[in-house]
Amino acid sequence: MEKTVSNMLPLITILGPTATGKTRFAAHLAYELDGEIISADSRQVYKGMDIGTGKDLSDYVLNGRHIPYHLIDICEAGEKYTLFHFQHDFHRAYSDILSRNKTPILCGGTGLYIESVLKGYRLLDVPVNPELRKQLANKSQEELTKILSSYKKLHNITDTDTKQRTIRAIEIADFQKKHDVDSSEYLPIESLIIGLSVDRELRRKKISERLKKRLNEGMIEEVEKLLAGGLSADDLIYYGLEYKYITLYLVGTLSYDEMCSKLEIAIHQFAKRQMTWFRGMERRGFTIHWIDATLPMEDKIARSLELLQHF
RNA sequence: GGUGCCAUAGCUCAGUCGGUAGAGCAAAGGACUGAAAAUCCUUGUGUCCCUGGUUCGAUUCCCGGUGGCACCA
Repeated sequence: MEKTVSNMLPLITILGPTATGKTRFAAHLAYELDGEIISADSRQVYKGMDIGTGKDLSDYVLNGRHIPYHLIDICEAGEKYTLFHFQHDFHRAYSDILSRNKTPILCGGTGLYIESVLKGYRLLDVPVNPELRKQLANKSQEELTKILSSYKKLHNITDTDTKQRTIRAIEIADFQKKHDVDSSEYLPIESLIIGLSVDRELRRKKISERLKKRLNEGMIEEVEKLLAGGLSADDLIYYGLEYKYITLYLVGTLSYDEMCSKLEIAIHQFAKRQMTWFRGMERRGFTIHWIDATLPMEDKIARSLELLQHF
């Protein structure tokens, strides 16, 4: 298991809610600093999910130069990709970039992913235990919660949200107990954190406009293609937001108008949840340097370089 | 033009046998270390359309207006 020790080399983190122009900004900053981008986006990892996840791959080309990016299009739609995978993949990309003396820039909107690497969450490589899963399959949520609490003190509310989560938590706890783990351990990483912010009303406006644009640019066809390619409606619905609501429309559960209005609301709510996470990070001790996303690019870059100097 | 129905939260509506009101959705805040674009928790929101009358007291009953909907002409 690779270990990364770094307190000297700077990692730049760019975060912010959806529709604040993180990608474009990160690419410009990478251009200035001879950097490479590591995406922290739980949905952009999937191939074929492009418009709905806002990959904007053309943003990575500046003046004919291709800014290298990592952790985008790294698995098939429908595959399981989790926090554990991300932590792993991040560290591989991170050491790779450092070894080539480039500046790593972590950029994305998945707060949990970002925090997991900055803080160095300790997650174990726990394989699936089919026998255990079979044993637990028919238990009720209450029984599962009870079993889990026999392994450890419950502290994660989300562990007992659904049976699936609880079963996985038991699987992990069981593995931990039996293997007396020497954990794969990642150290916390010092990072300059830059947040892109947009005032709430403007953010809503931008989200609404962007949604219309994407619908006109073939986002529905993209989902149709995924369905035709064999992805189940349930999987797509689980991916949330555009994939969820457009699937519900294609399957006939929602009319086109219902789909549009519900999706728009869901994206607004998502942006709000992202902000809740980032504020939470600040409460937990991270310093986020907020930059107004509506400033001209040169100003945002200048401000960032200034922050970097004092870091 | 006539008749009937309706007017209450940002929206859709419920309700008060007369003592100034409540659901859903939206919104706001929050939680969240193994699917996180997921999942979950908390919290408001008010000239109860306007004028007058009856009444100790009217959003509630009555008269009249205004606006909307339906039917008839």
